[in-house]
Amino acid sequence: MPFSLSIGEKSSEGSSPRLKRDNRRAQLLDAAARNFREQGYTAASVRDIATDAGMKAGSMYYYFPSKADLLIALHEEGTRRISSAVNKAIEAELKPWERLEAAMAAHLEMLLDGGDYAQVVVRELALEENSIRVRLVPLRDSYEAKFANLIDSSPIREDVPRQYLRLMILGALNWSRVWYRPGGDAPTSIAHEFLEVLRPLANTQANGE
Amino acid sequence: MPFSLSIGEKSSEGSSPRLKRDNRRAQLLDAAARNFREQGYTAASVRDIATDAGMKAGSMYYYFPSKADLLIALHEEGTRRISSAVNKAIEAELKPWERLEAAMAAHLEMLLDGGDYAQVVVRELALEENSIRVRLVPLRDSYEAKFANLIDSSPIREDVPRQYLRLMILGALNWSRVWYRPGGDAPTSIAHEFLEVLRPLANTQANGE
DNA sequence: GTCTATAGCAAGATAGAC
DNA sequence: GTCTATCTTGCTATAGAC
Repeated sequence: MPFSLSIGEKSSEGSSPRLKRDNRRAQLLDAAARNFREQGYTAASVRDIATDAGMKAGSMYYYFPSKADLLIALHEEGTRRISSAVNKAIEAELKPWERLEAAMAAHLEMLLDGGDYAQVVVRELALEENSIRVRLVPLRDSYEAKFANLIDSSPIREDVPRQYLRLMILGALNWSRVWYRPGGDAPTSIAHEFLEVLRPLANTQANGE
Repeated sequence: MPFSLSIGEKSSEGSSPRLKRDNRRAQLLDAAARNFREQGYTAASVRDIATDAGMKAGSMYYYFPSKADLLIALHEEGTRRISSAVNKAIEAELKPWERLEAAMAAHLEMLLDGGDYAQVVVRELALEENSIRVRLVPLRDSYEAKFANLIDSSPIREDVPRQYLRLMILGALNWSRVWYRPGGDAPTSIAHEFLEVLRPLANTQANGE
């Protein structure tokens, strides 16, 4: 694709102004992610965020018009990261049952060990103020819909209600960040055990093994 | 137990000063529960809470020494309510599999339709400041441990990892408040469908039916 | 681009009258 | 017990110098 402008390029100190600006922006997003994860959106302050990014509070407004825009940009980036991690993970697998496990593992890995972005994305949306929430919900919905498709196309017994199986799996995965402690079972191993629990739901005609 | 002082007595308007004090306290807790649920602990203000309880902000401090104490008292009451609802629900059932469904239904009903207290209790603990969290976590842990026992004593196939089944069920239940919308499936029906998903996990030797 | 300085406001909490 | 009044602090955001 000629003439396309990539913004994901590897960073090289002090190159074009375009890249430098993007770097500062990214530093701010990183700092915001860390602060929002630790304290929640409301309790985190733009002062602390700016300081963590190596600038004063006032300078932040050169890159983002408000604290809310910081959160929204962060959600976009976080959703993109989780989504592409899951996509990459299922590319490598062919059998449906194994694709599901790979997706669950990737989702968990992002959630539990994939840095602050993913954790902020998964944190409950109900908390945010309405004007912010309406811009966040579609981002997550589109991701979860894709994940749901994966579950729906797995070889599951006919008598299992698909809709609620979806809700159980996504609920179990997303809730894991409440009880997960680093140093315990690794995300991939958690995903494996979850799938072990669900193994008896497999359609014995074609269980993907 | 003679000479014991019960504080759980039924309230009668304008009776002893002791009961009146408890009523005002309860009104404050109710208001706090509503505000914390709608806006989260940090974003909710003691002014709004006091106003909802029919008093000025300053007066609140006659009943609670700080906003944090309001949250802690609220968690205690909320945990007590969920716990006793689940206890009552399983008393009526004898077979393990049906006891589990009854417990799940009661838990969900409290969570989704049982008022503000339960929702505040389930809202993520990770958000709160550390000094508050250490006082909240034991409350929830003791409840979830009891719930877990119920799962553990259900007739489940031997090859299903108990620990992760517990985590899946509690995760699915607790996450439900993220996607639940009043007017959709009722909590009891959701619990029933969840159990339908898990039905193939039943030990066919004695599945509790 | 980043700074200093500050406007403008809302928060939690306290003091003392009644 | 509840009020009014206020202290103190912290916040988001803006203005303008450099």
